[in-house]
Amino acid sequence: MNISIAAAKAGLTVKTVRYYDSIGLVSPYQNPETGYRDYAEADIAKLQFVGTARRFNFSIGECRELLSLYEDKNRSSETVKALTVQKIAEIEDRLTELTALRNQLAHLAQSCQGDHRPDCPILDAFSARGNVTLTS
Amino acid sequence: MNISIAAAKAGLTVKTVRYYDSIGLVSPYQNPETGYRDYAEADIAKLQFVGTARRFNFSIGECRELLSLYEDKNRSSETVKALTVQKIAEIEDRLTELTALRNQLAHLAQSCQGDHRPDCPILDAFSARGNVTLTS
DNA sequence: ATTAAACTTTCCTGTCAGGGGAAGGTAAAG
DNA sequence: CTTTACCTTCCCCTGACAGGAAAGTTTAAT
Repeated sequence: MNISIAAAKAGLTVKTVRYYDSIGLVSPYQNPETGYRDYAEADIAKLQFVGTARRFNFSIGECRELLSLYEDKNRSSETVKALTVQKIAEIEDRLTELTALRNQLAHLAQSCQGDHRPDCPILDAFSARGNVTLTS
Repeated sequence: MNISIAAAKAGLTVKTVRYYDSIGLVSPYQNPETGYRDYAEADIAKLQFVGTARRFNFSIGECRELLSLYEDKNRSSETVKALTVQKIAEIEDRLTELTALRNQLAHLAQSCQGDHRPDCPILDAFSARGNVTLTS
């Protein structure tokens, strides 16, 4: 199966699929005469697996790890779960951070008139020194 | 003031400060004999301003825009507010996305025993074709 | 059978926001 | 005077691809 079909089936772009081959993540058979990649069904499954893991915010390195676990019929589930739990913690940290960020920005936006006057509490807040004169 | 002191005062790394000069964001006086950058107080204020805006998830391009507004004494606050409101919307989109992500991962982790057996619902979900979506 | 379109390949550059480190110049302290 | 601690520019590296050029291959239409 040609790369564009494989990419479409996996819900990825051709560029991405080719990239995954280039880094040795999902490497299909490649016709030595034409150079064309030929994706088998097992390759499609791997691409979909990686695509899903990527959508779950797993990095390429983590995808590589998950993929090797996925392919290892004798693996235990504890490694996978540990990776997942750690990823959940990372996401929650990011959630906390982003929530604080949004609240502070919302507060600033609320206190800003948004009119034609030069007075702007947002810029004031960004400037740690308040009314410093900037003559560059 | 030398770059390391300026960076420390602004809470940035030397590399970052030098980078901001290289892209013309905050460019201090540079001694033509020694090549040493000499940061004035006004430059420090700009660096702090940019540092804060970056922490508020504004891109370098947006920082550049905000900085010009910050330096423009005749600017109106509406542009700044519009930029901020847009940034808030972006952050909220990201929050929604990440929350859905965490919930799905948490659900998977909960259904995984995490023991030595090869059965793992997380990998099963990743390899399931077409039934894993990230709709918020 | 020829040609044109549609696909494919590799290779190179660019993104964003810097980090790491080498080679070499400068300044301050002992 | 020498050592040490700065500073400079330069180039490559990151993650995870995207864009595009040049060239080869396959397919469809004429």
